[in-house]
Amino acid sequence: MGELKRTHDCYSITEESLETEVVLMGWVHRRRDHGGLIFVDLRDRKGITQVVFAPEVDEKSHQKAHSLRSEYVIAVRGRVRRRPEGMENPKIKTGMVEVACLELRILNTSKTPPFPLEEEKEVSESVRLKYRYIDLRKPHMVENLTLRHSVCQAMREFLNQHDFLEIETPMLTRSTPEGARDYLVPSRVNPGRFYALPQSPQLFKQILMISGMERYYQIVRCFRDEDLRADRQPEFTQLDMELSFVNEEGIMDLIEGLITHVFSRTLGIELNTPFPRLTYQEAMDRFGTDRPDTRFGLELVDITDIAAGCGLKVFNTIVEKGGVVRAVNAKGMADLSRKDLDVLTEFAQSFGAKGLAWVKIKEDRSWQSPIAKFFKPEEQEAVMTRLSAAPGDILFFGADSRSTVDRVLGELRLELARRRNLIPEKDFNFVWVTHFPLLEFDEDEGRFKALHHPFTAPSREDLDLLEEDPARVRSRAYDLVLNGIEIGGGSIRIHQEAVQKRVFNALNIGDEEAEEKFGFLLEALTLGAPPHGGIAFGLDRLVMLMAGRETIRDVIAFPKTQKAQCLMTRAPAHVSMAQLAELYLRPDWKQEEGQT
RNA sequence: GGGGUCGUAGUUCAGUCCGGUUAGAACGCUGGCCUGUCACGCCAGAGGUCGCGAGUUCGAGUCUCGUCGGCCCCGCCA
Repeated sequence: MGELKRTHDCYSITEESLETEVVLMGWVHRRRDHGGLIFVDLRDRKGITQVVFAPEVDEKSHQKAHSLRSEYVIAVRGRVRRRPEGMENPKIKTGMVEVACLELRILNTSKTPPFPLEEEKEVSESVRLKYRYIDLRKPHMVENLTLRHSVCQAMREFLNQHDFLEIETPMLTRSTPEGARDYLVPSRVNPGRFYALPQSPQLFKQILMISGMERYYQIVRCFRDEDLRADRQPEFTQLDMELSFVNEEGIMDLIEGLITHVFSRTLGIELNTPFPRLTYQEAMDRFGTDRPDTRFGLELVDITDIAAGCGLKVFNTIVEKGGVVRAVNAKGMADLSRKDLDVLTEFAQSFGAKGLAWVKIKEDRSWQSPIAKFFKPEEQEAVMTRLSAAPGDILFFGADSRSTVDRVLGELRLELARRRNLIPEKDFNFVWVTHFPLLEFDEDEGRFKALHHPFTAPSREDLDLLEEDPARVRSRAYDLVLNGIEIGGGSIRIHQEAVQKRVFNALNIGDEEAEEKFGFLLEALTLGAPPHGGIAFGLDRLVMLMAGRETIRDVIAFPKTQKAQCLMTRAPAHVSMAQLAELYLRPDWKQEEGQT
């Protein structure tokens, strides 16, 4: 770079800099070589500025500019000037001006990049991930990471103002029995023992409350060794928080303040508070899911009582066996073709439905449907009344166990909305879901498992059901849902040893096992534990939604593929036998190529 | 663990259903011309292990089997 010192970035060159001399450094985004005159779009993290190489301004740099290619790294000293009349480019912020080059330095050359750095051009994700450093040069990727940074800053700003301490918790910790699979790390100095990477700092933040820290937060990496999805990575980032001396209301108020601050600071969007609240029961009844997308209607309606008496055997049998019949009114969608209905049926089946019954409402309110004849006129009328059905509507029925019907109709509702573009893309609809069940019965393991985690406090009024009817105990947990995606979850925690022991019992964790795995927590609860609660936000998901992306990979600098591999570094990789031996690990898989 | 989908030039894709000449297009790339472009333009050119392996066939990008990989989903994710 010699004595050249960068004076501006490629975004901040404006008419205020006219006739001044500036030094820009960045990458050659595009070159338009007219022979006698060469234009280069110079790109840096902030933006793009057009540089003109003209022989009458500087012969030498004009000569040199012929050799410039895409992604060369250059430094340009030049004079800012107004573009000639009619030659302005309103598409870029610096489009009124240009920099006439007086001196060009090529800081580094570049081979032709493996894919174009243009937003519109779709490039397969595997190529993007292999060359992630080039992918990240794309302006929209810079925007995503910049937004992520701003969101973190706004969070810190708000929490610092509200008297929170940012405290780090260990990455090497112990494996916990409940929950997801752990990533394990062998201990060299403790042969045969393993650390686990944290699935969340849950226990440490509760201990911090018992330590009297009162308000804690951390933007922290968490690890879960489970299969990946568009919104799930093996390592992800959480805004983790915990407070003492609060109840649900206190936390939800605080979080609404936090989210409002973040949206205002980063996107300039002013959200309305308080956010709507639904109980788990309401959410399941109306949307068939505990993370409802509330940007559109198409709510579920129960017609089990009507179906029980109708002439359709399948419905009767299901109801007799304790199942339910529920329905969705797809308003004005009776124009769906036979083929559409076949596709939707297949869709429903992929979520476990046996079939998908439907009814089109004709002009005279009569039914066009394979199942019409099984419903007496008064039953048809009753169904239509309950679903507010009108001519032109089509009703979809789900009949099965409650959980299957909820899943199928919940997904069908989303699919119908997507097909008919009923979802306002720019909206941010937050909703709190509260009063989750504390436990759910796991058929495979034949025991109750915690719906959130085993440290969630049961509702006071349900406490005595813990032993007699565990399934009916509600918890003091709350989830924050944004546009149908769970972005945060938390609860008031158990702060009394006796209650914690009762919950462990309900989970079939014996005293001995509880003592062995959570002894430190149980003991801490007897040594001055304040009432406390908290919440954790999926930062990746939140930023993804704010950036309008469809996968969290687009807001993570170096994400992994569905097979949990990093295509750039090629992790995970083989290690040497010597390295394994040092860790007292003896593999019993076949020695593969690459294993030394 | 399961279902779906894709894999052809540097990139994005067509060709595969129904096997048959030298595997095409666009963008990009290379060279030449061009003083107002901004998706610059014009002319010329280079560029392919059709993911990999086996099989069927006179003949395979195309059919069959296997395998590897990307993505989406179910299960799983306290």
